Amino acid sequence: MVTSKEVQMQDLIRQAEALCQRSGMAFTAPRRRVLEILAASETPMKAYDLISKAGEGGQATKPPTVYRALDFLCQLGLVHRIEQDATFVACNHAGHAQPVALFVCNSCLKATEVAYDEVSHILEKAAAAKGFNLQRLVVEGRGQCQECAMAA
Amino acid sequence: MVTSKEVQMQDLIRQAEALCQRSGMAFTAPRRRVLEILAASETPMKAYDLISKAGEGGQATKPPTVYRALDFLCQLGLVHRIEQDATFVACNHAGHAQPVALFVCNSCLKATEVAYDEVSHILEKAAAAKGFNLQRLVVEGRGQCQECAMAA
DNA sequence: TCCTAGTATGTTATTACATAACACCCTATA
DNA sequence: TATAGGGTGTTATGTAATAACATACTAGGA
Repeated sequence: MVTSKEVQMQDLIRQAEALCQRSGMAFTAPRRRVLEILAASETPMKAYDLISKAGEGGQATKPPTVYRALDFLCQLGLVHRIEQDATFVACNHAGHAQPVALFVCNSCLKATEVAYDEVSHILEKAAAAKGFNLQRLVVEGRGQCQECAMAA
Repeated sequence: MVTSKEVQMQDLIRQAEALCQRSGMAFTAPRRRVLEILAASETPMKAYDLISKAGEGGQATKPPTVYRALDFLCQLGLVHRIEQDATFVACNHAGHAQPVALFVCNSCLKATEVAYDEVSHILEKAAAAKGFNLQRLVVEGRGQCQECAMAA
């Protein structure tokens, strides 16, 4: 059986290859490995879980290798870092350049991604009203997802 | 000369005392000390800078002491944690319970606080549209503040 | 008065998160 | 064929946060 997770992963990998080729960067083994692990995970992962997972299949994998891959993937928008708890999650809408909000369920820990054009405009205006020129925005939430609400 | 920073600090301390009394909690020495240091700082501070600063006036101050004080002050809304870079800043509008966005200048590192009722409603709706019940929200930005824009 | 529950701090040790610095390897191109 | 740029491997270290346990103060009940 081919799960939807697996399909999503194939998509992400292809997206990544395409993005790299377009921008002249290499989609190397460690970058692929990190993206695969994240894409296969149900929930956002901590860096050190990623590191040990990446090291399972033979060769040892050390922190800098994984952090470098994460930086790279974040810049491409294929992975998001959740600042609240220093975790990393593969992006659902791979390749979007737009900002997204990430809502993490307190029960199952899964992340829900939501685009927020409208919100960013408002915040830009609010910032501008105080003379602040907004360049980067982080929007994150915690709460309860639909599945967990049903289950409760 | 009495600076506005000092006035702000006096205000904050009084707010803190009042809040604690109302809720039956103690505004103890380490809590006061941490709040004073943060209120006196121009910019958000890292926890370990706080720790060494707190330890300057005689007695050694260890991480748990400061982290406990920070947790306490954050819960009261007197201090905010900036998730992006793990720093802490005294709250401008002491005692507000409402959510605020924190915009940090990339040049001078000062934080600007902005209330955002409107935004939180929108995000709650956006979350609700995906069945997500939003309980806590983090909104943070980076960019350039007014002063630094003028100077450039 | 003495006990005990609740709140808070002090201290040691450890766990978790992240990066600096340097050696080495590819590969495109001048 | 030299060399510059991009990338990885490795060691070591820096930085952020908490677990676990001992101790102290205070308020209220027996």
